[in-house]
Amino acid sequence: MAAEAGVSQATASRALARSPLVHAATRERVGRAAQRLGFEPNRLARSLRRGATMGVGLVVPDVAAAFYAAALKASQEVLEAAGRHVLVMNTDRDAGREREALATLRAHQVDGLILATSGGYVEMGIPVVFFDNVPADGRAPAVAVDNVGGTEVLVGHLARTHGHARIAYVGPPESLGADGGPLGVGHERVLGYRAGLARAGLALDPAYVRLSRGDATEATGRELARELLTLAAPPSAIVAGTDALAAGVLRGARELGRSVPGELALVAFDEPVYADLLDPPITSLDRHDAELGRRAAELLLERLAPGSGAEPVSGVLAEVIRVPLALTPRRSCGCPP
Amino acid sequence: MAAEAGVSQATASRALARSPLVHAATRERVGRAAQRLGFEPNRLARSLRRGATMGVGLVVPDVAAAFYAAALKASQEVLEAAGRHVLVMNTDRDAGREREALATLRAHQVDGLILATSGGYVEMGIPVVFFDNVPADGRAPAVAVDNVGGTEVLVGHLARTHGHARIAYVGPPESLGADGGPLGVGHERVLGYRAGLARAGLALDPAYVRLSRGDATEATGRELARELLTLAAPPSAIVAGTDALAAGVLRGARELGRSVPGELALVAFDEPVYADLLDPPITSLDRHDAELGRRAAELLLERLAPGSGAEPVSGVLAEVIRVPLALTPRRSCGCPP
DNA sequence: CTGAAAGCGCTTACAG
DNA sequence: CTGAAAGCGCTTACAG
Repeated sequence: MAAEAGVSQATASRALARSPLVHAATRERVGRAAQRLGFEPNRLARSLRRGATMGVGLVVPDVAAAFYAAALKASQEVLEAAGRHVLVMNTDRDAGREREALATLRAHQVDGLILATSGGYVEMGIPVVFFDNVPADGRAPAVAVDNVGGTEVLVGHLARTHGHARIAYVGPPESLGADGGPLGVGHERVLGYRAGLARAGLALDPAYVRLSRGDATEATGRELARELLTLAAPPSAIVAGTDALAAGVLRGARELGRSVPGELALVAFDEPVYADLLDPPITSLDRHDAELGRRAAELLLERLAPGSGAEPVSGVLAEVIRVPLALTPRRSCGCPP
Repeated sequence: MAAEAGVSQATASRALARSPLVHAATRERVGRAAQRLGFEPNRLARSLRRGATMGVGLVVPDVAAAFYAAALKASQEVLEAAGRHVLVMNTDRDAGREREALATLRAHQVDGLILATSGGYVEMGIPVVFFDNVPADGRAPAVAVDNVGGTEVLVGHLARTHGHARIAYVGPPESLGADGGPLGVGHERVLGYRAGLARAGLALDPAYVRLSRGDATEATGRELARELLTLAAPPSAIVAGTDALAAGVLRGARELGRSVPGELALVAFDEPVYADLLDPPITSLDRHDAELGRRAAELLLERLAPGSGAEPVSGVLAEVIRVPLALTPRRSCGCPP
């Protein structure tokens, strides 16, 4: 390529990098030569030389889940606009696989990390932004929805607007692994449920709290709903901690012939896909998948910017962004169409 | 690291690569040293030296769409099991952005490509597998669902099982760009619609064929449904070419007060999320997102295997895998619950 | 079985 | 403004 333009490799490199050091005419000539040959500098070589790849690792439990897919897309857009590329890794919600994913990412020399951890995070010496879950030790910045406040709103709506007193909760597992790491959404949503009950002056019945052991899938939601609905004193309303769980609860209720919202009111934390077309339409908190992804990317970009001491100052907690969530009432809670 | 183990860099490299050339004891020693230091060979350097990155580019219109997210995940699993990593690129269904994505991928020296093209594909001299769309010239292998057969089944079900004679079609755009490239799913599904009508002995009414201009979104489906339903002689049934379109059609019908399936039967090509929980449950072809992704990855792996002449033999068409689709009848077509 | 040396394709002080 | 040279961290003939 340099030969084609009749300059040294060094000059060609500088020309392509739009260095002001090279003569405008030379730059043009190199540009044309590159165009002619379809030349594109080898990023591997560049990265190896520079010691920075411009790559960012994105670690999620499951890219096929609507929430992570949407967040990934938003993150990617922000990152690519900043000239970076993204390496996505799935952990399948397994801490071990997360550790492997991080090792792979390190081997690829990514410059930074955005992760929705499944409990396998290990410090890698590069800037990291947590997303979805907030690390308990406050050592890294994080972006998450307001899990506590959101669940409280859900409980409050059932209690105050619809007068329910027997409100159960079906949610994702409380802890993300026993390593004292981030507690995450499962924990926070239970907290919100309790706070909601307390604020409504309702007592907490332990039998009304059902957390999934493993994955929070539709199958689990169905299972837990059946357990609740066959109790001697079944709940009159259920708060589902995720959209998949809500879908499962709906199936479970149908199988037992309980009409929703007639015999059982149902509200969900995340908005299910086609929430308004479901039978009945599901009352839920609005989704902010893309916003979470975008904000996480922006936060990482800040920390990646030269001169932004990526090392956390000891004693100072990293920034945590909490995205507030609003309720969209639909029919499943008992609200009119 | 080599120093830590007391061997040369060459020996360390060979030991880590499990070369039979190195003494078992040495291999052990190196292994322990690597462990101790948390050493992971730099993939950039390795790739630069070897001339192969083990990277695969995956180009899709939109990772946030359930179909592509699921396919991506399946492809990624297969590829990672084979020691490869994946670089995902979104094109937002724009041929120009697709070309940019391909340039980026080339700069990253990916070894191969899996792409659901938006019309911007340019030959890159590396093995490629098309997915979702089939290239018209048959020069590259491809994995796709049986668009023609599937749509035919949908029309046939409405005509034969339910006796509909006024069956309309709402589908994604017919062409993926005017560059004579792959015609893709939009084209094939219209073909299947026509074939289905012909086989059922029904005439084709051009007014009953509505293709979205740009994106096949819910909004478009709603729009096109309204156009159809306000015709002097509205259809009694609609075949939606995608799940998003079907959701839009359902909304459009509701807004106009037409009950589904009472006044309008509806079937969809792709199964909508929570299809069985919708009001009414939507009759559709089963999804094979993951299977498509998996098969595409396997096909690429074959072509990437050393010794598999990646160059197509001229005159010989590349392998095209067509995944057959089965119908799941639900209520929206008029079938009993 | 092991090591010294070359080289993958870039970028960037350094010298002119 | 331009070029020669070093070096990023590996792998792999080549020589022992």
